[in-house]
Amino acid sequence: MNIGEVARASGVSAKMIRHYERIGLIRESHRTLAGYRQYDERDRHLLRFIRRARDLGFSLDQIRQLLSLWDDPSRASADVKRLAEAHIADLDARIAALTEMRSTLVTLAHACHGDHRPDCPILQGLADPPPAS
Amino acid sequence: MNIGEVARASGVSAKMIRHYERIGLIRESHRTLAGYRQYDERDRHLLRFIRRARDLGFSLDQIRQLLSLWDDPSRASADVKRLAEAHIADLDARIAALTEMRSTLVTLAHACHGDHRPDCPILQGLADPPPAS
DNA sequence: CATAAACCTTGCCATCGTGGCAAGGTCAAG
DNA sequence: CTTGACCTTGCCACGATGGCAAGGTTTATG
Repeated sequence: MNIGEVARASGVSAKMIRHYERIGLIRESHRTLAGYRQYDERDRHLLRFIRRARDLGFSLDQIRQLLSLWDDPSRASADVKRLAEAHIADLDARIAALTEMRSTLVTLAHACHGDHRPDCPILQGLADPPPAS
Repeated sequence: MNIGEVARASGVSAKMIRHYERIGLIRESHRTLAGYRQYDERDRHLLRFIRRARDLGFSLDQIRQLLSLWDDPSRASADVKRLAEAHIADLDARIAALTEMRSTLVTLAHACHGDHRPDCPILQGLADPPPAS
């Protein structure tokens, strides 16, 4: 399998596959005489694993850890669960931050009549210190 | 006011103030003979505005628009409201994406007994195609 | 006055994950 | 043999921010 084919099959772009190789996330692949990278089913599987983990918001560094756990037949599932739960906590924090932004912004937008008049509580809210944080 | 002072007073780092100046988000400040940037109350006010908008998750490009609306005495509040609501929709999309990630991950983590045994539904869920998306 | 500390200047590099472009080599089909 | 699709490497870009280095300035203190 050339890089383009495995890219299409795994959902990871060729560009990113080369990148993952260079940062040591995946091993260097075999090369044809012409220097073309060659991949097999296991590579495709691995790349799909990475793709799914990315889709779940894991960073490449976290994925590096996941992969080492994946490779380790003696690892306890608790190790993986710990990683997953740390990531859930991270997602929670990000969701909470965005939700708070949203809430503040909704309050400001609600106060704005949104017509042709120039005075606007949104800009005022940004300009003046917020009442209570 | 030197850059450090206005940085402390506005919550925007000196580094970022210089950056904002270079990308044209704020005007170039006056300089002392020695080349030190000088700021006044209006600058402090402007930088605080920017800081608050950043805290609400506006991008620098959106802030650029907000600032031009802020400067424009003839703008309608509807223009600002439109910008704010677009940003709210953006926040909603990001929150939804993170929430979906979280939910998938929670399901996987829930299925994982998290003990010393090596088999782990989390890794399996990452390796195998998800049942239904 | 000399010196040290705290401040300022510019400029380059790093992050994180990804995309784009360019210049060139390769391979398969027509 | 040419064309087009593919591959290679390498460099630059984003967005927003931080860090470091090398040098100039100002202020405070001995």
